[in-house]
Amino acid sequence: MLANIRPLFQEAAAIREPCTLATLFDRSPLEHATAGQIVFFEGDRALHLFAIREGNLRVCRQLHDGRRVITGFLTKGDIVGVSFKNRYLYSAEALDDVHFQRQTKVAFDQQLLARPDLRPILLSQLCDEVAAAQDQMVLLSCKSAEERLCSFLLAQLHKSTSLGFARDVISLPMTRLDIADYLGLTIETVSRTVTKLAGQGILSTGRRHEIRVLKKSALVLRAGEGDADVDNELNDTLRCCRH
Amino acid sequence: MLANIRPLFQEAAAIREPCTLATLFDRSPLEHATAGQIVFFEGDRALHLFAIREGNLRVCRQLHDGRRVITGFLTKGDIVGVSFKNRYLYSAEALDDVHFQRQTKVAFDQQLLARPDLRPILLSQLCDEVAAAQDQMVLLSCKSAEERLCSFLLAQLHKSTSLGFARDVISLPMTRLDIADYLGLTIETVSRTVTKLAGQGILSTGRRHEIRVLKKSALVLRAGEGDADVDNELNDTLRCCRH
DNA sequence: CGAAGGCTTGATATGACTCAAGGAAAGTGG
DNA sequence: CCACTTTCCTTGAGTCATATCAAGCCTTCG
Repeated sequence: MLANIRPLFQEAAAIREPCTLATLFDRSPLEHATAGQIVFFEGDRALHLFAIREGNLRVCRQLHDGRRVITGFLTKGDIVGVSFKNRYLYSAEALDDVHFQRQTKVAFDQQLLARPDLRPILLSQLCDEVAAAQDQMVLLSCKSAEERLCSFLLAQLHKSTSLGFARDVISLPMTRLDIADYLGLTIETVSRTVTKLAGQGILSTGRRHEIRVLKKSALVLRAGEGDADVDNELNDTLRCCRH
Repeated sequence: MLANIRPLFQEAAAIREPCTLATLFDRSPLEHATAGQIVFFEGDRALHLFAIREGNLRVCRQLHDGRRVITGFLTKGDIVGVSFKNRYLYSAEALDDVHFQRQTKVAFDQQLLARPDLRPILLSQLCDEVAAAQDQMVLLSCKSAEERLCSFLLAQLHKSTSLGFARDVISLPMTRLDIADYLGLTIETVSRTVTKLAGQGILSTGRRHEIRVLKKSALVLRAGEGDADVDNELNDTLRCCRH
């Protein structure tokens, strides 16, 4: 129905992001959410997928009695809502000013049919999600508060640098409570642990949403995994599987 | 190379499991592992996928210092090793006598190309895996020992009945230590909690690898989720997405 | 029958939680 | 620009759930 403008967009997409699922959202209008706004609720009918263009989201699940778990944080470039259930299993809430595009599942699927080159990317992204979830299970199952925090800060440091922050700056768009709910700790424990690491000269805590790393090696050591993982698990993605 | 016998197997497959990924393994020879044997190690080159035909496996990850996490249990019908990394991120170990078939990733992918009808099944299975991992994150993040155990027992009860056990019998092919490592508890806590629930007339503990449920409703209550989930989240899988 | 592995039970320790209060930022309205 | 309010964060004191340590029992199997 929009066939006449399609080629234009495809061309533009081909230039900007030749190999991302996000390209499939290029024709959708840009929407906006401010801090605290909820993009979709756990339990809502899952009709859309969302591509984040700017800003940060938290992905939450609630236990009936109010306990909350944050299962992940999302940024620019990420896609939310991929699922085969017909209701969302989690809520997505804006941490700050978020710009995103949406698309119906049906349209997404149709576009995907037209772009078989994107299929392995979807699969690989799902696999990454499984891998991340398993890492988090390890963290929650058997790491101490300090190990959890250090693991989190390292992951966040990695994200921050790849988003263009200075190499020793961790951007923390979320609050301490969000961090606590992500790490399975209380806000007090998070705060105390940060303070302790700062006291040991490993971190320096300037403004609220930023932490500077002074001794990355110490952080790695305390994360408790021989965190070389991150470097070793070369993302040979897409090498062997082409569906 | 085995082209001559293919039709035979395909026919058999069509009768037995017309719509499962496991069909793709039908031409592979049946292999066998006994309790404790390891099918593949975390860190090994990930060359194969495995379809379980009989028996049970545990899926483990180790922290460098020996702490162990079990991220899941697998049975008859399940497939292990789907991933886009070129090394396994976890080990798979036999809990009892296991019969399985293997297949190279490459062959699996090729067969999948020939069977586009199986693609959405793969996707849906990955989505289920993500969902299960998130449930586990909720469990590990904020449930008490009792809630964890009750959730686990209910899930296991569900599995057991769908495998043909009596409606009130939970089959537990794993040891208490496995359960502990799965739930992020110690073996002592698992044992104490089972004993307590038995003392309250909710369970009855006969032989080692079997628990009988006397009051399922009490179990649901103590699992701490209004566990209606299992029934509500209708698996409308495959309705809207057909890649 | 003896050994080994798996499970239970008890006593004690401890890491993280809870409760409580105060301080620092950020936003609001005059 | 400054008081005011609110939200977020930090710090301290005390408690509790679960871990740890230790011992004994029950099964299974050779």
